Amino acid sequence: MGSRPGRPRSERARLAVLEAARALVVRNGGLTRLTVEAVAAAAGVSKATIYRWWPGKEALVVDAFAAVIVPEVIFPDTGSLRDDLRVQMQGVVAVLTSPMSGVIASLIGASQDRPGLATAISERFIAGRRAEVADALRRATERGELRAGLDFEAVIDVLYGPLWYRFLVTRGQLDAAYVERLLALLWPAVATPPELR
Amino acid sequence: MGSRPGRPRSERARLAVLEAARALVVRNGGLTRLTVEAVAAAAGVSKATIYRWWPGKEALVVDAFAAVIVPEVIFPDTGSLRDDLRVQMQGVVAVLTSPMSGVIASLIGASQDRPGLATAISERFIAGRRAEVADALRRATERGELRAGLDFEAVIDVLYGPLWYRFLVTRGQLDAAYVERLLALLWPAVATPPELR
Amino acid sequence: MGSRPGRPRSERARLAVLEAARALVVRNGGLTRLTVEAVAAAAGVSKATIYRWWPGKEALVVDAFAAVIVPEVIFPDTGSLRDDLRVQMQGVVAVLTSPMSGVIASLIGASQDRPGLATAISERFIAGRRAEVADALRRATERGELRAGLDFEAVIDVLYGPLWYRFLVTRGQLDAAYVERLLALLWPAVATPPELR
Amino acid sequence: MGSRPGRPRSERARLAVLEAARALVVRNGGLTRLTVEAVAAAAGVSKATIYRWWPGKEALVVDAFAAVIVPEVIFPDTGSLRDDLRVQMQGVVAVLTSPMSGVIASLIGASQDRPGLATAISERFIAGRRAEVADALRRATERGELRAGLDFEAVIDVLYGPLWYRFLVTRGQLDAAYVERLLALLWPAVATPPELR
DNA sequence: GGATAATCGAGACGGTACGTCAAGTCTTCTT
DNA sequence: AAGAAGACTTGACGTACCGTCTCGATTATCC
Repeated sequence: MGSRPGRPRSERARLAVLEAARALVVRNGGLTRLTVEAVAAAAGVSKATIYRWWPGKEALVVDAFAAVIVPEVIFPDTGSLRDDLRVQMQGVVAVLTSPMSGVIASLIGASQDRPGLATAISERFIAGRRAEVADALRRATERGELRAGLDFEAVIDVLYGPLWYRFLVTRGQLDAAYVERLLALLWPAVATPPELR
Repeated sequence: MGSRPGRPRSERARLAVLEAARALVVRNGGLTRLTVEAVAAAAGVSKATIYRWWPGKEALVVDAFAAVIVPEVIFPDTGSLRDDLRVQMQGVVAVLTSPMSGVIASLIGASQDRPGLATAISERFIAGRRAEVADALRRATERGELRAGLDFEAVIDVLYGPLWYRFLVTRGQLDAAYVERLLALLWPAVATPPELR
Repeated sequence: MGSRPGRPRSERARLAVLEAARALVVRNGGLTRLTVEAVAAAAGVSKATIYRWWPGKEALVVDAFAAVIVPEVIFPDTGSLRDDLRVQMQGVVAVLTSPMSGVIASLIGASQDRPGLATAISERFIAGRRAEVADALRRATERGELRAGLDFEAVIDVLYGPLWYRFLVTRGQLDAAYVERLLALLWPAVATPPELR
Repeated sequence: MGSRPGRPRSERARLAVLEAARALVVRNGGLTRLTVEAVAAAAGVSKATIYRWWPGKEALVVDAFAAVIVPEVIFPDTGSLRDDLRVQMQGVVAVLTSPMSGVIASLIGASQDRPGLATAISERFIAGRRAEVADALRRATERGELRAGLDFEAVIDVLYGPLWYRFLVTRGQLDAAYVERLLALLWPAVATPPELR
């Protein structure tokens, strides 16, 4: 019951491919030097099997990292939004400076050419995190920590945009101190002014 | 004097290559589908000639666009920083939503695994604009429009980061209204507080 | 009795496969472009079923045509060997210029590096006909129509070899007139000389 | 002068490819198991180079053998047509039973599917030899060795057809004795009758 | 003004990877 | 058992660009 006719997809093969893709893309530090052929060889799987399930190496790598990166950054809820944001942003910084940084940059890079890839990345890596932050902003507003009537979209962009901008465009230093500088600069724009406290 | 022996470089060829590269990269909407072979053919030039003068198609495209994009966004100086920023940021938005957007995204993308390309882009497209903004911030501080002691680096990141973040990562709407929302949100964080006026 | 345990072989499947193979091989005009996959699909049968009963597409096609070609050429027995040969050779010519010609050529072609296929073709399409001709030669010798002591093997080769040679090698015209020319040329070599009549 | 622009074709590569193709096709005993990839590897040449100059492995092999097979069988001219034919036909038999026999069969086989290949084989391997035989028949007719008014086309077919028929279709024994049997059988049909001598 | 030198066009070359295709095998559920 | 469905390994296909190279033909400066 419940099972379709025909030989079922090999779970062994699926996992071996994802694992091989992950290992190889990190070792090569980017998508460009990653070849489907190498992934197939490393996974002990035929190229045709990879192409049956993934349209190309980009989609494959998105899949391979989805399960790994996402859980890495969790949003805390300590009661202080500023503390929570600091932790969360430092988590993002940690990912963007980890060995995976090359892969992430490379994926974002490749997505500039490939609408489908851009959508996949947005949905699987970005949207979830943004929703979490929006929730936290909502809670903090209810607590009175933030001004009422803030433009949450803009707030999130203003917090995380600079991190990605440094990462992708200016290639400047990304570290805890930078997060601190951003929060220090931005806090007056979002926090409830002291005189209203 | 100053000229070496041998046949001099053909200016005709140089310009034809740059023009062909520009046209083709726009037509293809990205670097991936641009081939050096096609550029050579379109320019009526041999592939070897291209490789003699540029290390690869990325450097070629950077060259091809340097002369075009840079002058497009000029920083005004009206006496009101907020107005000047609005104009300037809208200029950036205009470029990022123009037909060249694909090329820009593609170049940033390609730079993610080519350090040399990243440097070139930074120097030729980004650094100059950031310096202009820093100057404007300095002038505005002197005029008393901005608080004293601001972290200019962070301020610039917070202004422009969100634009690039939307452009490259979230692929959200980029328009004049968005610039307005950003400025509205950020202004309290940078402007001299009314009570000190 | 006589029946083994388990589900019996599906006659429906067997016939559907043979019919599909025949139709497809004619449509494609040769073995090369015929795929087992297409036969399976056209027959509404799984590929594994085909491979269970036939070792490959060549054997399958031999089977598919055995029942069709063989009965097409029947050797008459009118009392005049020359007339009988004329009819029979024209029958061969008809087959070799029919829509099936591509298949026949293709099978002979494929047999050139598949000993098993060569044997199968020889046994199922060639040997029977040669035996019939040998019988006719024997009868004609008894009747005194042919010289005594002829090398039957060589006679048959000399009659039919040219037809296949034209068909496979020189690709010359094959028609009734050619049969006539051959018989006219060869008759003095095999017929009883007039002075002995 | 006389040379076209551009890097000239590498004679080294051309010869290496032909030689590698020849060696490999003999080692594999047929076209089916010959791969362009293997030829490229053995010749120290890139696959693209092969595909630039030959449309496929069949054409390549025709080229590779053209220079080798053709000169192997030369038509003598001793004054006795029957002797000359015996030598020539035994030469053909020698080729068809040499290590190259697999290749020849394989080429003829492959040509059954590929009109272009058939034409190439006809022109490069067959037509020349047939012309030589026709010349010899003409000379013998002038000498009075052959009857006047013979159908040369048919004579040639009747002489050589059986050899190819045995080789390709019935796979019977091919040797000097067989040539003798054919000539013995056919001679009365073509030679000037003794009473006219 | 003849040697020297760099550049240009054309285009062949070795290489790497692509994405596709068919062959033939294997695994599962169904008949 | 046998069959339908369909996933799988294998191996080669023919193509596309890459970046390099070898030519002959130009076009300059230098001696």
